[in-house]
Amino acid sequence: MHVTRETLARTASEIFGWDTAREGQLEAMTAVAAGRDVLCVMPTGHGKSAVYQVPAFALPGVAVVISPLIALQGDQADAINAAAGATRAYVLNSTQPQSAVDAAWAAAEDKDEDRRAKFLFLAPEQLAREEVFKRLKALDVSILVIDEAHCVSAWGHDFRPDYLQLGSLAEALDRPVVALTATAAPPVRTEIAEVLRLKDPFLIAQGFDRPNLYLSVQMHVEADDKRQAVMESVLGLTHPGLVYVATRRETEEYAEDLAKAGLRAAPYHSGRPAGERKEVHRQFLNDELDVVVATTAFGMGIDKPNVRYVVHAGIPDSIDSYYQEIGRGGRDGQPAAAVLHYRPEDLGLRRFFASKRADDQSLRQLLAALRAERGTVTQAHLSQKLGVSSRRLSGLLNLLNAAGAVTASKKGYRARRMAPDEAVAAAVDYAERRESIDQSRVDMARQYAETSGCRRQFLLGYFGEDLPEPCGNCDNCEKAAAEADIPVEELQVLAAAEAPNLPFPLQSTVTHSEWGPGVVMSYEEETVTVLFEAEGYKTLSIDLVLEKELLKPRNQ
DNA sequence: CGAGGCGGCCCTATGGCCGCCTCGGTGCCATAGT
Repeated sequence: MHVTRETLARTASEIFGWDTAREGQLEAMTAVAAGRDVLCVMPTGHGKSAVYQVPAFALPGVAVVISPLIALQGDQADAINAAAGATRAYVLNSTQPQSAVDAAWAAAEDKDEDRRAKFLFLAPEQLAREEVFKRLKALDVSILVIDEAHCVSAWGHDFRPDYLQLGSLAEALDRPVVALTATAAPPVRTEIAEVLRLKDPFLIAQGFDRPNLYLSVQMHVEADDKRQAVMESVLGLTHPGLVYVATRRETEEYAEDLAKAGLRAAPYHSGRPAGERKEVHRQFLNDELDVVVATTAFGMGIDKPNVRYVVHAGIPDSIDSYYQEIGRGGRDGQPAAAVLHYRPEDLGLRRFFASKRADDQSLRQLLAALRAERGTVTQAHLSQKLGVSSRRLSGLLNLLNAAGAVTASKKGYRARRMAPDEAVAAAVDYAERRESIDQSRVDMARQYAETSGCRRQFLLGYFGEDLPEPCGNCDNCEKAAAEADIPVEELQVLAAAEAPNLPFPLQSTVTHSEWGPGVVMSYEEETVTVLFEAEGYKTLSIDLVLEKELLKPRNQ
């Protein structure tokens, strides 16, 4: 069936009341409707969901939407049903009573096109269940949508391994795949496309710059001084706002201190009971709170326009996370502040989380146990037999899988013919590569905190966008203007006059004799940062690179 | 990697300090027990 741009525009207006599609949005929708795989990187509030929802309404069949959080699935389905004025979207998850599950399937399998479900929301863990997949495969599926697709790279490798199964499941389902995310640097985009096995995807990436966010960093030596400075920044800003901290304990401590100082403050982390989390969420959206102090658990699916600040009491694990978190400020386009309180010691926790150490011995043990079994075994069985927690076990299994030493199927795992030494070495190697990439991401966050250049240029450069002149809306631009004794507006003129001669263009591919191919990400005063495929981010001295000819342009 | 809790130590007793140990983030799902 052929769906024209006009049909899409009409569907957008009839069902959602959208009269004008943003630049690029209609192109992406047209690609989806034409059955092409699509990767869409767009900030929240930019009409990202329209990219799949409008074509899904226009196409026959059910759109299967993979969404990471059960709470989010419910909200998304409710929003569609409200817009359509009828129940066309259903969710499928473990918290539902059997009757609701039956109703969702009945709607999806309904023969009457007008009553049939248009959307089915589920988590990757559901899709990976054999009976669920079989039943979906028998349906008339229009498109497979992977929402919040950065979870593939952020969570797939250890935390929620079923994210890594999506590629083979998508292939087995054999329908067009639409992957959507708000934040993904170029290497993350590549990884998403690879893991999901997208075929020649149509890429749309736009709307990265958020000029109304004022960016600043405050450096601290003592823990107590930092704590006091965080309190002062929050108390000095216009509410409502968000404070991100590293641990659950800190959410409670800061929330209590802020409440004592007279603010309506609440802590938020995944250890709080579901009902309380929901209530904090609701109060924040309704302006009944001045500030929420949260771990990374808070944020996905929150679209509140008037958040006036996002203060970080500690450095995040990557620029990807940082940009996503500060991106929750100033969605209404009005000024908002992004303040990072940085203490080098805080990197310790991030490095700890990034460490993936896989010890030789447990890998060997697991492999031996697998080989002792005839045929396929489930993870639960292995976990019991070896006395290893399932969390740790799935990490090890993933490593062996990546090393090609085991095959994973919906029924479980089985060992492949491969010398154990070779298998373990390959798994350890894989773990080390992942770790060095994750550690290098932490290092890029550190560089952001420590840069003396324009912070926005640094951030946008990380996402592959070139901001030719300093932004004039960050602490470093203000400092530079003050030192040169000129108004901030004149910085750009100054920068243009002093533009350095860059030896390799931004985003160009280069080769290093030891580290192999990489992409030029950014320049600082005397250094260049390159993202190497196998090693992650590396920062080199420009002088040394030129003198020793460390980097060679590729394809020449 | 770093913070914080805990026990032991000093020996007049108290509280302060040392060293050791543990813990730290994100969420599906299944299963057991009320």
